[in-house]
Amino acid sequence: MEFNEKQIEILLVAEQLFAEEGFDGTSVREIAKIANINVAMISYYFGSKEKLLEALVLYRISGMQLHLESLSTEDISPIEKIEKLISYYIHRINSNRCMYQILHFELSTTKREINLEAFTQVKKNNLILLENIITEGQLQGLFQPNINVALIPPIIIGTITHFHMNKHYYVDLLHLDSDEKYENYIANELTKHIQKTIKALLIYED
Amino acid sequence: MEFNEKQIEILLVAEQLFAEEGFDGTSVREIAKIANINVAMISYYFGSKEKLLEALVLYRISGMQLHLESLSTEDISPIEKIEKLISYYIHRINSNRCMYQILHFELSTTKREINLEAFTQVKKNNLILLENIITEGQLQGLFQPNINVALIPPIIIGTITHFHMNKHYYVDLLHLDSDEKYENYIANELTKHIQKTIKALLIYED
DNA sequence: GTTTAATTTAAACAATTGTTTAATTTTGTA
DNA sequence: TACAAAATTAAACAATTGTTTAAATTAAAC
Repeated sequence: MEFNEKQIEILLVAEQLFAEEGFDGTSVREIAKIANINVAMISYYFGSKEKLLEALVLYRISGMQLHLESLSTEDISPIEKIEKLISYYIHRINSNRCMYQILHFELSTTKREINLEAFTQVKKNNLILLENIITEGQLQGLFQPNINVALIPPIIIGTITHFHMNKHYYVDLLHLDSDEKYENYIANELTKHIQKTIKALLIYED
Repeated sequence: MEFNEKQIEILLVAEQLFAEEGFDGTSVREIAKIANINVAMISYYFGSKEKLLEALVLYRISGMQLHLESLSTEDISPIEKIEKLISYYIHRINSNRCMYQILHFELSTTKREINLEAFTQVKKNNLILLENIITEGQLQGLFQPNINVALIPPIIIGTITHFHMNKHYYVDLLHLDSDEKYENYIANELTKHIQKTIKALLIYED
């Protein structure tokens, strides 16, 4: 599926609004106004508001796949691979912040039934990547054998998204009184914290 | 603020619907129908739909405070205290699942400005409880000194909520083909996983 | 038992919703 | 230039939204 410039402009405006005010909290007229187009254009290009959402998800989902095929063959230790994977993972979540926000709501609402099969596939692929690295570490005797790999991504994604969702609270608590400080905190402290946590879990003897 | 039986009935119906379909995705007529009352009763009792949400948050927020004052004085090791705290924490999140769902959206939407000061206060109190236990463990030389305590609740809450949000995915991935299995998995495997993770983080030498 | 207040109701209100229509303008092609 | 297709528009559509009204019913107080 390919979109022209005008369609992409609509998708980007819709993405921000859906993330900020929710799908049901956003009107097509609001989207049209900000995107500087006529309301009818949304139906004209996408068919309906709901199909616009579907198109948006499809448009973004491919960008959520981790492109780390090279990582498997790199000549670094499994620990370094885990560190690289996590920082890349976090960066990927951050740059898809709006879409994650939208998906989190859509995943748990019973209102709509948009097809999220592609999203599931991305998650499964990313999980295999993680499994491979951990198995490698286990074979080298670096990681513990009894690791529930499926529960590691929830730690990473969950922590990041929870941090974002409670931005106001953490900005206050950690004195991150500018957007720059907030972004830096995620890129440094929070990333290190998660890396350290996962490493600890992999190495820690129960 | 106290509510009569009828008001509480409305609050409970609203809570479930707000969680399932979002605030904007739920109409007052839908609430009224399920709660078996006339639409006008919502305005009559709460003033407006938005004030109903505020009342609901207020009604639930007190139940989110951890009641673990006794934990500090109990004669068990800091490690056991952490384990107890986490399982209690998870149980608390689980029994307030709907409210967490609602809050997560309300915290990040720019649409409404409902007062969440009480929620912030609960989180701060819970954080102090955690800090005390960790300090105790550090004094006993059980825990590492360089722990970013503020980033531990995000791991716990984030992991649980992410698991809930992606219920479909994990039900499929982990073959949790009944509600009972799902609940048991959270109460056992997931809880142990999070306990293990936090313990590892506290003990792990960087 | 009468009066007052609280509760409950159906109907009406205006505003907003997503979508469609039919006319107009712009663009691309021969 | 002439024609056809695509893009864009304003207006209209019916449905739904949250809220209010004013009347009717119930409960409580004296």
